[in-house]
Amino acid sequence: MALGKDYARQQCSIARALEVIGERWTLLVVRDAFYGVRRYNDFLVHLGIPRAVLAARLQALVEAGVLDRRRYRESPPRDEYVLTERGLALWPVLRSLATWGRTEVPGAVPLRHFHHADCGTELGPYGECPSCRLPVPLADVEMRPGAGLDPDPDDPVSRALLRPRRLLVPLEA
Amino acid sequence: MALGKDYARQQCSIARALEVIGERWTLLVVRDAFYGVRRYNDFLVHLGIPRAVLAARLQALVEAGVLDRRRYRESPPRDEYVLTERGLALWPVLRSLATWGRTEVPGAVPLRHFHHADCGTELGPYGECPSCRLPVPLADVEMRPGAGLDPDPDDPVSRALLRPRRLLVPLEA
DNA sequence: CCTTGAGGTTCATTCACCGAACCTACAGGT
DNA sequence: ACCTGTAGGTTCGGTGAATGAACCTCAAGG
Repeated sequence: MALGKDYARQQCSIARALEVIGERWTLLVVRDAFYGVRRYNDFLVHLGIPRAVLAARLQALVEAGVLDRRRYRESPPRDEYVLTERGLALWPVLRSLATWGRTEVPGAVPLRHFHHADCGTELGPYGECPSCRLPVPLADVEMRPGAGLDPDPDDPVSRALLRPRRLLVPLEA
Repeated sequence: MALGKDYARQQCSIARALEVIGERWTLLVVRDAFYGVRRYNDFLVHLGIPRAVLAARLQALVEAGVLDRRRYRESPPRDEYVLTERGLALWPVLRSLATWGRTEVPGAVPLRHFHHADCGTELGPYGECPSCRLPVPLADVEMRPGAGLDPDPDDPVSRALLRPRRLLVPLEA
């Protein structure tokens, strides 16, 4: 959201949350992390975000404890960014935002659907499985492309995300 | 969030939602609307937002169909801003953000609690009433102040919001 | 030795946010 | 008739963040 991020006067949990994830691009970075994006360059091409902004956002998210930065290769040193427990707890926020964007923004075509991988049922309004009647753990959520998605995107990350995949599974796997 | 709001390249319901409510201050305006704030001046003193920004946000939210502007007095003409159906549908977003801000942002003290007005039970993680086992309609949600709230704030709007109140009930009522 | 790719940093420009001041219209008091 | 206060804005100059392009480093591959 938005920025210059001091909502200091606000006595409000929502304002506290927005200080961490309210800046422009931040929630889209987190969304990509749920989709399995982990590397700087993959975020870069998929989001079309300026490099400097991406570096700033990743650093801020690591400092806030939402992402964990970890070395996956020495020489040359390469790091990946993975959601922490605190980051995973943002799933309800993203899910409810996606629901609102799909149902309440005029002219929106369904772009991605979320299903219970075990039984294939599309998730209900609270992220539960309506047929199993249980909340679905994140690792059992499968993302499936919807009708509105560009079938032949330019960048390889978008192409990888065209196939049904479980959340959190790294892209290169 | 933050903005300059064109996430045009993003094929994503979340990005669509953020184009509407992702700018800085926007979600706090919507939050206040849920608390019963309806008038320009009440938003102004409660949020501490620059006047020009408030005017721009209110206008954008009206154009997006989130708020409805309606005349409540002629001469001098005075308008109030009320949530539409589309705006009310943002409640899950705000609730999940508040939950995350309270439980995952370090050092946060509970500031406001949400209860089922009929039975007094605090709402569960999905906005349901754990004892009645039913989703609670918005009009039956009661906001109660928590321990971390300043007991003697400066502005009259914050003072009015110190008392337990149902959501959506206008401040002056 | 040259090229490529990953992961950044630096820089100038643009744009949004900020706070303060100003404007209009009406109501009430003297 | 005049002053004051309130509601709801608009306008303005200054600041700081976002943007896109260019540049840098290290290592691997040919």
